[in-house]
Amino acid sequence: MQQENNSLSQAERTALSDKALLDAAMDLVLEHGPDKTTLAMIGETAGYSRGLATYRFGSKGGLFDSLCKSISRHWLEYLKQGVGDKVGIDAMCAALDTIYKFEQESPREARTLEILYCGAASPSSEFRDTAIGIRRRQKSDVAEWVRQGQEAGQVRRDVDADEVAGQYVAYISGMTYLWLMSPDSFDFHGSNEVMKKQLRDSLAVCTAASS
Amino acid sequence: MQQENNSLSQAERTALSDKALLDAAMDLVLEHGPDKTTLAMIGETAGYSRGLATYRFGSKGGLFDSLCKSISRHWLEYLKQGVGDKVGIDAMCAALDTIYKFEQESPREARTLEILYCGAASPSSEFRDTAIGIRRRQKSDVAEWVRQGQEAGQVRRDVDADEVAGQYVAYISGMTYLWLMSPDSFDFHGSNEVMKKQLRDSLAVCTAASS
DNA sequence: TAATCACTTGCTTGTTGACAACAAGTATCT
DNA sequence: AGATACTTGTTGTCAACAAGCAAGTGATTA
Repeated sequence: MQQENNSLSQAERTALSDKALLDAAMDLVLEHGPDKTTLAMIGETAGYSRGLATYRFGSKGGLFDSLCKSISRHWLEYLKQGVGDKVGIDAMCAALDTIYKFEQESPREARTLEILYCGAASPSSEFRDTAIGIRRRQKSDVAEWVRQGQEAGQVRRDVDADEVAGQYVAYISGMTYLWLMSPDSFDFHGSNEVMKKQLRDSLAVCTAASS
Repeated sequence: MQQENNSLSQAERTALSDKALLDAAMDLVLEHGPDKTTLAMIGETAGYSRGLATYRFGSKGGLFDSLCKSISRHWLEYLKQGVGDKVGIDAMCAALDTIYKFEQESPREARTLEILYCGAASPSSEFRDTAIGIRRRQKSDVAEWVRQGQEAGQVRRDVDADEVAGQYVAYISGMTYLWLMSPDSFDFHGSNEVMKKQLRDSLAVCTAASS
């Protein structure tokens, strides 16, 4: 419990090196991709030895799983704050705005997360289940928004909440994928605006089809 | 030009071994993922030596690029046949049906292609450009369908063809991704039916909003 | 037509350097 | 002194390359 000036507690040391390792891993993944990023590179870029990354995370897959979870935590926190207590169409639109904002404010995290999720498609991926779980949760959250929107009288009763959630999550997955593949030529913001308009058109109770 | 019974011309030999290699690669990718598939495994599974895959395709990335292009060719041919000379909403719906059919009839190819495309998200991917190009072409094809549908009086004039194409391609990308991640829990067919309904609702000229 | 010879091409085996993973050690905290 | 953060030594695997072998090819000659 008694610490000198520049000496840290064990817990602080691990927290520090953990953060440094994950941060270095993120940069390296962004530059070279997960395949061509080596554990030695990660350790040394973080200012430690070539062996620390393996020691701390057990394996390359373990490290990327931790990185994935770490960014996901941050992202889910950010999303929760962005959506607030909105429900129905408002929540779905707010989520789209929040995704865009997150990728503007934290492009490194957003991009890395996308890259890792794509890598999770491989049968060998150690964090396949992590990725699946997050998508599943995303979908059930959206379905819940729709149901609450229906109860609040904002969303049409005749739409199936799960169907809508499925379409919505598919759109988000595809949109982020396309953005990841060609960030320059894909109009993220415009695409989201179109989507928001479409959500209102197809889900809102009052279909007074004007304009 | 003169060949004996069981001896093959050089061209035939390469064609044969090429096919065997790509086929073996497909099986191995499906089972272990691209990362844990080794070039030696591919060569030996195909019935040749451990070195052939490297010799023929230059590198691991080169092999997967070839595999990607090979399946893509097949898929695009299949798609063209499925869509025929339809345009507008009909073409878009037919394309959705064709995707579903392709994945029912050729699950190995479909799955492998998806896995490879996801891997292309990595900055180190050697066939990143291949994947980007195909998506881009997909999008411009769809935009063309929409424009032709507008000229034919089937699609509303006030929708932007490029915007619609963007949404459509995003949906397809996301849907195939979700299907790849959890083939069992994702209702591919149902999702497509919903999408087709939505396409008609939002694009058809006569919005007589009945039923 | 048939035999031979120079050359090309398909394929295999030998080797090297890089890397993940593990084991055994050192330094720092408690 | 014991535990914990971290480093260094080592091994087996793999991609990539290089050198070699064997089978195919086409031209020349008789």
